[in-house]
Amino acid sequence: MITAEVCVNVTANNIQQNFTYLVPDRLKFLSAGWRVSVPFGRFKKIVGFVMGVHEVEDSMTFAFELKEILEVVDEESWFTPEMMSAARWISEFYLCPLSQTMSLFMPGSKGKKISARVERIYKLARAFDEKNFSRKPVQLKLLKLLAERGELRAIDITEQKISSAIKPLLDSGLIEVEERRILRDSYSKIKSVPRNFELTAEQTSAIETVEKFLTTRKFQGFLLHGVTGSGKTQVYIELTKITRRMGRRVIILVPEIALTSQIVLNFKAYFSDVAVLHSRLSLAEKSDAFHRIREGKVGIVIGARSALFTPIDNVGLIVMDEEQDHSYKQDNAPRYHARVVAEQFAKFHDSAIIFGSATPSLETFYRAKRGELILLKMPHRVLNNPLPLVECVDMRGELRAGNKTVLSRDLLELLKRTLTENNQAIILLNRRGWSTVVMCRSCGAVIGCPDCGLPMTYHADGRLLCHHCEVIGEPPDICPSCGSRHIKFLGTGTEKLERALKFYFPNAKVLRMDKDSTREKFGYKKILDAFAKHEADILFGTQMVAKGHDISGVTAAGVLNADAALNFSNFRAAEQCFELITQAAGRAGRADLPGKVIVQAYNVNAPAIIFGCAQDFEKFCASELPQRKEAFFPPFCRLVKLIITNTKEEKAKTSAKEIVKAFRAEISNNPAERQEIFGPIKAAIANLRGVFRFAVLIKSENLFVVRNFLLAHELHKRNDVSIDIDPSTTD
DNA sequence: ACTAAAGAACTC
DNA sequence: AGTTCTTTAGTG
Repeated sequence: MITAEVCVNVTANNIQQNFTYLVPDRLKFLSAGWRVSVPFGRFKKIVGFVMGVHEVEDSMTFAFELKEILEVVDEESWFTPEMMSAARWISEFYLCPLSQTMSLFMPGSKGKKISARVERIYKLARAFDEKNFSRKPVQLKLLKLLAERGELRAIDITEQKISSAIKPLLDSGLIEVEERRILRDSYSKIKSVPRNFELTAEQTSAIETVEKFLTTRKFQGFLLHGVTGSGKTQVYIELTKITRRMGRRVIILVPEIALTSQIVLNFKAYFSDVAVLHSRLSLAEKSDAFHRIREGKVGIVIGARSALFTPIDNVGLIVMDEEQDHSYKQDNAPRYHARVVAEQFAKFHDSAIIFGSATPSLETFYRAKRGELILLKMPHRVLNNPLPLVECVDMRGELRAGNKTVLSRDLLELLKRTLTENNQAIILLNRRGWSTVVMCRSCGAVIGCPDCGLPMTYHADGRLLCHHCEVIGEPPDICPSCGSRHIKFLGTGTEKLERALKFYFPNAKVLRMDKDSTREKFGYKKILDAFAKHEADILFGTQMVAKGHDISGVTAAGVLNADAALNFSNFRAAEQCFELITQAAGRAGRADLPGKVIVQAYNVNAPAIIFGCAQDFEKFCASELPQRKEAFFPPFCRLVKLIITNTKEEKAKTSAKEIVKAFRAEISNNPAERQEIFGPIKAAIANLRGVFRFAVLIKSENLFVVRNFLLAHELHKRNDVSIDIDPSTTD
């Protein structure tokens, strides 16, 4: 008889083993990689993944009763061996159930069968004699059309109003029909042509360095550190050409969905076999992209982090653009970091991986400094374009001078000048909504989200919104804790900035770009296209205005509240602040027009602000790295965050304390490496829908020691503990 | 002695 | 996750 090892698709940490099922005769073609439905416990049926099949003696007995596999989900094996070994690796590294990581490789992840849409294509089966159809003009018309075009889709025939001819011609065997799968691709309409340019010496040198390693077909990592406007995308394109010429495939990763359009546009000028993948595609589009990749019709996959999880094989190059971006970290289970996973994939495929950025993460930069990655530098812009002039305005000084508005006098002046010269400006304010805080003036209480407790944001449409869990509420008339009527709306979001801009520049056209104004699928692109066509003078909004686009008319940029991040107790605050300024500055003055940037801040002496305005990444690192070392934070340690949950606050806290105690006992046995454990503290989201949450943070020089501890105590099997390796926040 | 509730164990 | 089996707490 044949048995199968099945990974059941049930999301629970305590199920971390495969289950053995009997393969019925009618399914004896099954092999590893198939998706099947199986009976499980009391359920009628659930989806499972065949991890392996075995031929065993009929006399073989088991300690449990074998159940039979019920049916297959797809017509073919879903998971390639590469997908399965990658899923295994992620599951082992991040200590999460295999079913979760296998699910990463499925569009929709529910294991639901996706009906492939097909269309009927008609073709001539053999030559015909016109004479025979003198009395059948409709049939003749169809035959002539087929002779002319080679083949016709059913819709084309209907359009010509000659569909009545199909049946008789099919019956007489003169034409034949074929069912072809319709591939849906909302990016198929994007067409572009190569621009005329010459590669700079820096670009050429970067390309040559990588090419040397590409031809060895061995794993190698690179950090491409190029200032904004240095032409990193063209480097990716040239290296993609080389890789494709070698007959190998390429994966291009961008941090968020909004950035795919721009890079797809750039790539489509050179390549036609591009597939786009990200989570906002419809299920049908995703499954069609999978289909094209599986068939080998795709040489280049572009997309957000989910673009890693396709049936692609023979990969020669992986590019991760804006590698420092936090969107690469998945915040819910499986909590993988695409940077780590992509590098592992590159090792599996013996391929090169390039991390690109103008402001690399300190982790990656430090690795390059130590020689783990090859550093490629492009410190100059293409065409000798100068970097913009960045000036910092002390907002405390503005207050003292009596300016209580959002915009400093310098920025107002710059905007005025930009508009009279008929140029464009970009303003960045990293908070959406109207007021960022709703507070009671009498008792100081801040209105928090009923689900997670984080402060809620007031929006211009009159709603109170939690930006974390999207809970909608109404602003109270009286304070819920003291009953006072002194409710104040404080802090500035993009909506309030919109009013200020319209007040100061009533004749200018302004465009707001944030999560609220880009809700629809291509909303982001619409706004950017309109701005690129100079249908608006000022583009303002959250971080997304500062990313990945290249608009030639922009000569001015402003960053409001540049140091806001510094006020949070986040060890990456300085890095994020520096990044924000650099990204904004990168948008100004790209073509022949020099750019000017105004950075508004309160804490103007912070190194992140000073070096950010000087656009000096190396100096910023020289100032920040020693501080990280002193405080024992990455890149000098690895972090592991545990969140312990329980409906009873005391219980959550005690079990968290037990874990801390157990770990302390462990490290006293192993003093060779530096390990520290902190907490438990109340998590940033202290209570989520009635469940209390406590955070424990482990810092370690050796991740494997921590992993062994977690495994030995079976914390990965506990449903009340979530493990986050390399978390993006510490609480 | 009994029941309700909370906890642990199990699912091939 | 969802179900069942086991242990514990609560009660007159």
